[in-house]
Amino acid sequence: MEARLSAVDALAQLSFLVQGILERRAGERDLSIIQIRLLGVLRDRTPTMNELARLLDLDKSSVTGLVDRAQRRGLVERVPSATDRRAVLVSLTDHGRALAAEGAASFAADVRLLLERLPPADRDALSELVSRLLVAHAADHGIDLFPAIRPAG
Amino acid sequence: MEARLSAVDALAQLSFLVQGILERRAGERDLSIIQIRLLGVLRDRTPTMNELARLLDLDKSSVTGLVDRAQRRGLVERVPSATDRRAVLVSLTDHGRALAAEGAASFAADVRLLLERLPPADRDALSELVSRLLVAHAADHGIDLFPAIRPAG
DNA sequence: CCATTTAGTTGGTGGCACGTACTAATTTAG
DNA sequence: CTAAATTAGTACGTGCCACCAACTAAATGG
Repeated sequence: MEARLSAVDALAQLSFLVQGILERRAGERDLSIIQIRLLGVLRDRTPTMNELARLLDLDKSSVTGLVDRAQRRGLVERVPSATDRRAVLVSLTDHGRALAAEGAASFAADVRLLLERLPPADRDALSELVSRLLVAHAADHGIDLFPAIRPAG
Repeated sequence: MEARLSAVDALAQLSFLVQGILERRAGERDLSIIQIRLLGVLRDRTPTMNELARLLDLDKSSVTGLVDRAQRRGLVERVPSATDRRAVLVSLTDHGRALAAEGAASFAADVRLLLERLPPADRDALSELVSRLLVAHAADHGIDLFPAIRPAG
């Protein structure tokens, strides 16, 4: 009855569960996980293709295709860089931004529903612990979790 | 400095982080996430193609291809069912079992490394909370998290 | 027995990711 | 100030993965 998963198993299972929720909600809008990640990253940035590849941890040739498909659907735009004639900036369109917001909202609702299985105090403790873990990890890897709050300087 | 993510953002970020670790470690053995999931599911089951589709939440035609590729690499076997001449049972080969174990071990090592960013007490609290969340969620959905411990009867 | 349902495969389509090879622009060296 | 090296991005070919629709064969049940 009171079976307990190992920490490793628990995190693995949880990640599949959360990804499943994300996938379902994204799928309702005909978006894949990677498209959602793309829109998410672009919410507070207008990176070059190259920076996008780093942010998404993809090969730059993968990003070409990804942005192609998103652009074909009117979710993002390619804008020539003003300072480097080789470079291309990628930015969200209004439609892309709207879709990203919708998806985020319904995903958030699902996750809140999931979290309601825990008493409020536990819920809060969990998110606090995960937050601390992520912040520590990000710091160690020189990643800025909050580009909108504290833009890279 | 002490920025705090929302519970929803925290879980989303964490799931991407954990999936990334899994993907990297699986990739070292030329396995994809779905192949790893396949091997994981087969560790304590020998389901039919159909049951496999339910377990992995895939279309049965997707499972055909998935098992094809795994079989071509000698990771799984197709065994005709003794009781239903239409049905096919899928089981791990020794090679598949070994690969799954290796992958699980190096993934576990990575996750433990990640968790070491938290003090031991927090680490334990986190895994306890996540465990409770998963158990509650599984119970609500009639999913058995522990088929090896308590086989479906 | 014949109609229906079920298990699994096949074939077609599209998304996604990679490596390689390429063009064009920029930077660096001499 | 050019020639070489680097960088940004794309094009193309390959393979994996997922779906749907159509199909065969076996089981089920009137």
